[in-house]
Amino acid sequence: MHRKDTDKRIKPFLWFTLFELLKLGASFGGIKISTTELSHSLRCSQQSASRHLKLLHDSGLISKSVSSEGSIVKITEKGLRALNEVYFDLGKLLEEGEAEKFILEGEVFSGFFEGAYYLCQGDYRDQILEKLGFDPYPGTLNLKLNESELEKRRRVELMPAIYLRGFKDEERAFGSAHCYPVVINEEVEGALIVAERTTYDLSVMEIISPVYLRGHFGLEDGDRVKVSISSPI
Amino acid sequence: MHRKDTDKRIKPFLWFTLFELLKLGASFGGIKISTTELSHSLRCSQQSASRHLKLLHDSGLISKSVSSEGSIVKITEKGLRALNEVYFDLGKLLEEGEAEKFILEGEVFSGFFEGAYYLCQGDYRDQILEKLGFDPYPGTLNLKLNESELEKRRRVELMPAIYLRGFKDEERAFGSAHCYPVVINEEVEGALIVAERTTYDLSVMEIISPVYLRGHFGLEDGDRVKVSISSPI
DNA sequence: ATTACTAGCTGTCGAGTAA
DNA sequence: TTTACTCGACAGCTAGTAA
Repeated sequence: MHRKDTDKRIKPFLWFTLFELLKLGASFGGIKISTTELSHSLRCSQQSASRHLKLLHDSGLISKSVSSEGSIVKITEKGLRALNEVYFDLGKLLEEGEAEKFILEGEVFSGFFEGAYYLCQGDYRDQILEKLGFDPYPGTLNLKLNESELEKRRRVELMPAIYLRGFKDEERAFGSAHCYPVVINEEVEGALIVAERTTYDLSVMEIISPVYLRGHFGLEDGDRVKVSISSPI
Repeated sequence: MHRKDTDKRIKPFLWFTLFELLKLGASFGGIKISTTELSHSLRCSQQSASRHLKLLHDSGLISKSVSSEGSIVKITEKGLRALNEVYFDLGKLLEEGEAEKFILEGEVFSGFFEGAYYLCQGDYRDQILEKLGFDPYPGTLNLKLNESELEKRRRVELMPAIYLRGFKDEERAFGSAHCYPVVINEEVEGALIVAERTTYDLSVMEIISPVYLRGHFGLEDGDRVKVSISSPI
């Protein structure tokens, strides 16, 4: 276990006690609270509340002065920082996830995926019908992503995918692929399909769908298309 | 102990594991992660990571599918609510009146920070170049905040800061400092620099920038200057 | 009334290891 | 490689009680 002394994290149960103190108003001038009252808020024993306060004090996260009629507790600068840090991270992660979810925007360009015909004729077609639930139009819509979308595109690769196994007919063999259900322009269902090559260009996305997307949306090269990706789980 | 079955709270250590999963990107479509990888993020054993995932799953906070090459983990709706609840409460409590975000307005006054010369000559200069990305003009712009701005100023202290370590030359030692990237008068980039003293006057802000700000804006003592503070994250 | 100690219980941890 | 079990060790818990 590689444990650095430099990154001593606050223990979860202490962080939550600190959070509870914040809720009780210990941020500004401090509050007068007995360990019994605190124990009710925390749903624990009076003894645990007392110990938590002591541990928080020892870590410099609160200041306190005790008397026979209760304690006065105030969250210190360091304590507020510990709370704020979590708030910051949560904000980044929750807010972003909420707003843009997994929407990628790309530019239509003329495709070169020579497998389009086979994709929708051969064994692939049956697999797509079975695993994605639609009969694919025999062709893919090709989208080019710009630099700023690539990070999100990379994260898509981490999502669990639906696997399409390869096959071969009498002429040649076709590799396997994986795909992700998507919604195109917030309207038409389809899938992002990624051929299983050893290397491939992440900035290109190939989309299949039961409908002819260029026709349906009247798309021409250079038009921008939104693709919302969801997980099959 | 009066413990109602109705308010089973999520255990702190599980909440933090869920939080870690969020950081790792398990919110949108799920991530593929092994318990060993997760244990490194959590700084705990592989066994604990495995147990945590199981407990989170049993509580309905995540969905997971395991295979012999890792787990696919996705935070559920319920899990996101558990995270969001904390975020919401923290927001209410930490953001008391954050209408104007982090724009502080101060009045120019003649400085007294004798370290200005060293700040931009010694080891500090290299650190600023590296960590803030500009070569500082050798001098600081000093701003005095009025009473009404002080609460906001205090909140700035809670933001994650860039750390500048202290150094010493043959004559004397200079303490460390922390700083925050800012934009001055919505135009020029710079940084708020706060010396690491045991006590200091929060109503005074020292601003550094690649340009001579008094010259650039034609500032004289008493003029008002806007400073927009952002987080380095 | 308080806080907080000691003692003993319970639950979490991690090494070893099976599948 | 994985995940996840058992089990000994100990951290964190509560009850009792002192100050």
